[in-house]
Amino acid sequence: MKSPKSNGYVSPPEIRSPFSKFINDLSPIKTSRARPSLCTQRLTESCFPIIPPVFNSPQSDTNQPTNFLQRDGINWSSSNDCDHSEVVGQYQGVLEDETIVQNQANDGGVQTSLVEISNDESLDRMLEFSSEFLEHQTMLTQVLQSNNDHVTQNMETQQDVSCFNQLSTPCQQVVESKYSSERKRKNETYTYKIDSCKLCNCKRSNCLKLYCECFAAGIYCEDCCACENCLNKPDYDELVHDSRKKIETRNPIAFAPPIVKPSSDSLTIGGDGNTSNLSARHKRGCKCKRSKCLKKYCECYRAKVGCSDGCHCENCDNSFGKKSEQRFKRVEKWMNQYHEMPNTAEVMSDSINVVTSNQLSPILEELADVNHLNVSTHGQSRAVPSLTSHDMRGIQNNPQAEPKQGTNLHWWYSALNSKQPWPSNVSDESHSFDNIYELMEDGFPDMLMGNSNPSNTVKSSSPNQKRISPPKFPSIEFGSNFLPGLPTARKLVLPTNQAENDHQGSKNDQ
DNA sequence: GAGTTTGAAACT
DNA sequence: CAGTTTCAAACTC
Repeated sequence: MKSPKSNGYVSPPEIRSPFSKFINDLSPIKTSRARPSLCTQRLTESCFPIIPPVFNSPQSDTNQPTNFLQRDGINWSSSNDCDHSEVVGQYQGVLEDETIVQNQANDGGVQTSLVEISNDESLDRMLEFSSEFLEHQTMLTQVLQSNNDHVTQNMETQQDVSCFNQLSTPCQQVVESKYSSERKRKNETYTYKIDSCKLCNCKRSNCLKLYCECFAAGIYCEDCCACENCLNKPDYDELVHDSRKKIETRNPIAFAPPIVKPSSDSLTIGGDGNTSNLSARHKRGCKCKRSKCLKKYCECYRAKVGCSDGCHCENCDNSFGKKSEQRFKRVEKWMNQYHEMPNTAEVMSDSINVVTSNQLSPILEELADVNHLNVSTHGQSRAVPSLTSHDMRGIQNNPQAEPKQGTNLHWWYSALNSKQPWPSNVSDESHSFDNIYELMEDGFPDMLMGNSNPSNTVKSSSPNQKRISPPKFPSIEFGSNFLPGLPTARKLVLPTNQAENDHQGSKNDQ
């Protein structure tokens, strides 16, 4: 983890949404009664990975010095300092001191604001959280161990640091929170140590371009870097800032966390036994051609995440998840979640009647295609393992008919087309869901996302392209950017500046 | 450690 | 926006 110096670095804000309270209410373990050391059984939102703000690029405010981090002296705590119970305990301390986090955010580092989010996304989010509730205990234990190892390795290389930065696991927050909290209390400069100190190796970029790993990571180069003619130093702060600004002009998310984790998916084990985040993915995607996404040339592989549909790689064989697998896995997971949430299904069950069979067929074909299934959307074979041809026939022949409860596609239909006001306890919470548009975009075939029409395309990889619509949710209000009947209102939590700009731009578009 | 390969970033 | 060049890391020998 890079050491934020006292000059403006702000950790991603920890946002406790109303939804976390909702989830909390579901938890049989009450926060107030749980011992800190039992954090793994708690269901505070903070125990879930908090999505690092995708657009949390350090602010390019001329009134504010660059947010580059100073690496002075660097002393990570010993491994003993990071034993699980202690970390968790400290984490609790941080959680209960939310004002610190929020004040930090309000100081200009990272601010958030609300934009719209749709109720179908809300359902996705709810499903995500619900299933994660069941699996989170195991996951968190794994992650705690995993990140504990990370910290105790003393950050042997810069890459370790980068990797640590990029990971967005609950434990990362644990560690980050702990150290930032301690630092704040003691009013200490954030320091850490890198034993093997050969960071960047730049020769011609002056370490002022993204080629430079230090620069790209938002930190100054150190003496121990092997770079030549380095200008990425506090002495050249202005140059650094200008260069940064220039790059951000070209690509607003250039300095955003490279790994986007749209939801707190559980860890999964890749083909080579590596653990990775199923849903985490590279903000931009890779374009590998020859490496098959199996070497560190591949940014996705390097970050230990699977390739996604946002990647333009060829012959993808990423052991953390191939490009075509991710979408199917996510759909499959949704379907499983549907089975586990009959109440939700009931809530939604009245609202099936929208997607036509013509619209559906390509979806099923695509789903099958990504999983190399031979699918006939005319009911001859199965689109996905859990969808029977009978189900499909029923749906296709009579899209207005309500499939029997438990039919996976039923849920999908319903989620897509719900015109029902949400139950109060759901709709109330849905205002605060953040960063889940990616999940939706990934999980739903493009045509359902309106992506088949280029003019409607909104890529999650760009902060300037967030979907925003009138603040009508949860009332019945349907936009036109998606399929007829698809609600489009959505709320996203985004850094203020960009959100405002984008929102403004969106208004102008409308 | 030198040379090659690779893919992102930058440039045109 | 596509094609090309530059760059530095990853990889190979």
